[in-house]
Amino acid sequence: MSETPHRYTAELAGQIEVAWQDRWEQEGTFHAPNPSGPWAEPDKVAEFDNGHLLVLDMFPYPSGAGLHVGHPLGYIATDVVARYNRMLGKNVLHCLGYDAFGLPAEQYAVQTGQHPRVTTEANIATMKRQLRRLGLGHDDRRVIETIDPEYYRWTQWIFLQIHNSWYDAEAVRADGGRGRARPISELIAQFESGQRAVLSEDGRGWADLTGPERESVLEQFRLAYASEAPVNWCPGLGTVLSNEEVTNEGRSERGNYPVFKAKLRQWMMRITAYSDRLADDLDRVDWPEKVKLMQRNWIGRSQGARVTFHIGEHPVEVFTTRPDTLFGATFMVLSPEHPLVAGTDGDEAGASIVASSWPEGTSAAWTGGHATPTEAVEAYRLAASRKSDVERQMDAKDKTGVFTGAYATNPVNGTAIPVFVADYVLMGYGTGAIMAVPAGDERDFAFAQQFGVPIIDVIAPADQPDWAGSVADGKAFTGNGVAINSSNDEISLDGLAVDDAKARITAWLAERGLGEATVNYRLRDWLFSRQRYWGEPFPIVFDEEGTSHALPESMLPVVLPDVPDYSPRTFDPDDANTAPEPPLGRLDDWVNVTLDLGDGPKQYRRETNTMPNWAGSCWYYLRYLDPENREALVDAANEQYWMGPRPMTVPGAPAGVTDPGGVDLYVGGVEHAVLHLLYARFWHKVLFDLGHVTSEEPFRRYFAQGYIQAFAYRDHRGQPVPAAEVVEGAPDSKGEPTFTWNGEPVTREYGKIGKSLKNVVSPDEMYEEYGADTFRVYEMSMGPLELSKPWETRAVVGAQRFLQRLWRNVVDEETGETRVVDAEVSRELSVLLNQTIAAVREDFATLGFNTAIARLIELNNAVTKLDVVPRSVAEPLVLMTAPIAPHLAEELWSRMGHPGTLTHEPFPQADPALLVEDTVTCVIQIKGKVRDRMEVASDISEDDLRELALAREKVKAATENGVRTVIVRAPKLVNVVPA
RNA sequence: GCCGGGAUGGUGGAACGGCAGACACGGAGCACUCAAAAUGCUUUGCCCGCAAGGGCGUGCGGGUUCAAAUCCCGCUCCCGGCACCA
Repeated sequence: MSETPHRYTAELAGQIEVAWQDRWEQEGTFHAPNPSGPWAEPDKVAEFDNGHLLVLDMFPYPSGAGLHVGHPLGYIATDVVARYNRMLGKNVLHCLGYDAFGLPAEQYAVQTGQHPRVTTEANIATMKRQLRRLGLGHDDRRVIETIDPEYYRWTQWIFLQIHNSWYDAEAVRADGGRGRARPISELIAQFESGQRAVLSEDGRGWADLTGPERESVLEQFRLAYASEAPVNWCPGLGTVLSNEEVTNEGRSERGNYPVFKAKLRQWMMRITAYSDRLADDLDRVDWPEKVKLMQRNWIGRSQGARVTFHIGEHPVEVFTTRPDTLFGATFMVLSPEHPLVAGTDGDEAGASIVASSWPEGTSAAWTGGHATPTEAVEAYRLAASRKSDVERQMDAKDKTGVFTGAYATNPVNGTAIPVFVADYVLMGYGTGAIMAVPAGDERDFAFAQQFGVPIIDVIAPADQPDWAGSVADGKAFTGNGVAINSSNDEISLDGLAVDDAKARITAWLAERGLGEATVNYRLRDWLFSRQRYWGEPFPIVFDEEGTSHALPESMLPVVLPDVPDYSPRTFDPDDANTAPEPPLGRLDDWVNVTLDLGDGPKQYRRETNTMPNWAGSCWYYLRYLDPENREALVDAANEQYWMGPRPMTVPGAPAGVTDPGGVDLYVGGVEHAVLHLLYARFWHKVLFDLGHVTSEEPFRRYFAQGYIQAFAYRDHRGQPVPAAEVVEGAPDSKGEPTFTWNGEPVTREYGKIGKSLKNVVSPDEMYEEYGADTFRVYEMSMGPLELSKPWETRAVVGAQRFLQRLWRNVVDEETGETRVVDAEVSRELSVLLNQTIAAVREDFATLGFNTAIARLIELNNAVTKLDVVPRSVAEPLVLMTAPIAPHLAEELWSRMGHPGTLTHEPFPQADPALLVEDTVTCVIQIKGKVRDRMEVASDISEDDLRELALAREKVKAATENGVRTVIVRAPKLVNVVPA
């Protein structure tokens, strides 16, 4: 029999942990009361005297592989924050649900025939078990799953809201800004009353349009609309991909199949209507600057002008950010996909500007060796379409292109400038056509040099009077300077600075109808259709004429039916001439329905595409607030309570910026910095505009956590070997560590935790070997939350030793008796305790868990050295440890005589009188180098300290030639500078 | 290429412009033990020295300052994001 039967071992930890988890569940310890709705408990809400807090993690996908030790990092961090804030007297809502639609389950279904729901639910069960064992203080009533029809009913409802609204850029918002979503019925009313004219081609008014014609007018306004858009069609997967799902190589991220551009009718989200607000409101949220910057870059707002050039009869619009350089435009470039050159191969031939023969004297370099411009452009377009994006990038330095044989007229000076087709101009940005100013743009400069096009300097550096010009320089001048060579009979920009020149020329162009100031965005509308099975069905049907109709709310949810085969029809990966056929399309009984949509029963066909994964994860945080509500996606009072704007300032924001509301703390990986966070912001703003929520932003504060990575090892063939079985050997001759597996030398690398690298460590192993509390302490002590850091199983023991010492300070290992007594505490220990309280509070508030744990360890180590353990130190120590190691803390708290949970015990407060020691060590520097130390009273005056320091032997010896100056920072430092 | 972030012992990491390396892992030694594990104690940046003590030290090179890991300038390397964005 062991001499220490009551030692805090992994086994004992496990018993304690499971017991407390059961008790928390039974008592509903972490249930957060709602002020309103189905769970209204206003009396309980009123009990919290220090406000409330909403803390969330990013929505997890329940992967089939279960969790590894990297996953819980953020969950533990938010749990610590949540538990800490409960002890501050706040009503804290912390919970977690499952983003359960998704491709892995569908692909598994394709392979095995297993219904994705079965796989997904099994995965959720595993993940729930693993998370429960971690002891997270989640409100377990609020676990939602996106695949639950009662959940996706509201996903579909939001889609209807978006579909049934339009963006009125002129409407005044509550905050005084302009532009908001409005119900489409208000637009229809405007058309009906004639307040807004219909822009029909034949001049007919709204009253004269047929139903389908009206719908096609409305589609141009709806925020969710069907569009015949160029999409990324991947025959190998049988589905259409969003731009983000296509690699730089022009292949599918999943499966690495070729991706082709095809035109398809797809549901789109008009996120571009919100470009300005999405960009501007970044000032109002407390997010990492780098994430704000990523979103700003993604939105890509740039101020500039649209200028109309003419190529013969054809007007061509170009977008430029530098209208001030218009006089330097010596050629024009159209993208290979531009409609004015796209016509050469068929249907739109009439629109082409490509000349039928080369003009007199065309340089051979411009023709690409072809007999006619038509041939040359056709060949170039074909070559460009075959180039992958990566090939285009590799060639980025060598500009390619061909002359179209056509000339455009520069509107400022009437000069005829040659028009080229070149793939460095992209159809997807601006207008797909540029005016090329080689003197002021590096790409245009490279092209001009290569093709021998004239280069005219129009901006000269203001601070270099003897500037020889861009050609002499060998590079374009892109800096700020002064306009030169820029005048015609009516206007001169010469001598103006860039900004003034821009304003002057833009005004001139506008007066003559040649152009106007405009803002361009990189952001494009969001492709929302997927040709997949495992997603939310659209609440949309098509009538016999093919016109789409939104279903009324009363028909929700549109339940996802079972299908015999889960895969979309796939094709020869290289066959571009194919079209998607989603799995739902095979269910004739489901697809063809008779419905009464207000004008009697009629035959309709259902939309067979499904929504993308983003749909369910765009709004889930709202459903957490009121998951049982059948009447609304969230009760208005609940939303306002948890997420509504508050009278507070936004950290780091410009003066006058107001809090937009939102989740108080949102933690998750930075890989979702752009898409998820942008899409969710967009949906939230639509819901705000339509009056469904009071918050203007979904996430008021976002924290980007780092990742836990791990070492992986490969044998001589490059095959990964199980990392857990690798043995570290003696360092080699260079001092680098060596590693072996089964006696064979292996090489080490550092990377993601995953099956493929055979370096997975699961939390289950940690519970088994150390217990959940130790695992929690280790993860939180590894380093700052925002940093990525390597997992090291052998270091976990440090966290275990800390908890064992804490246990031993409270519980006798041999008898199991409590060791804590009511004893006097030395002033020294009191000071340490109070300093620790102050430091831990500050660290918890700033998510500095690693330093908080270091402080707790120091205090605990000090207690370890005592013969008796005073209650007045042990209790606050246990309470402070509780957010990080909650089970151990609860157990010790109860053994110290407290029957209830410590969840809502007040967090210890520091006594300001006990924050300073009686004496401190003063450092004495001579010329900035530490040469001596002395103990002094902590309230010593500067003069006394100076005198004491100057009297020291070492100081006297160093200042034989006199003292130049003495810097005193009482009580900790004196710096003596000898003459 | 552009934008952003970083570089501190053998390792993860601490450090309002004021004692560099808190805390932890690992290493070394000691105690307890028949032994091992566990635990406790001591020690652990590098160099010289028996020691007292001294010198060097926060990626590299400069600067500001009484004082720089921290602020400024110029590099190197690493990580993240974007990428021919007009």
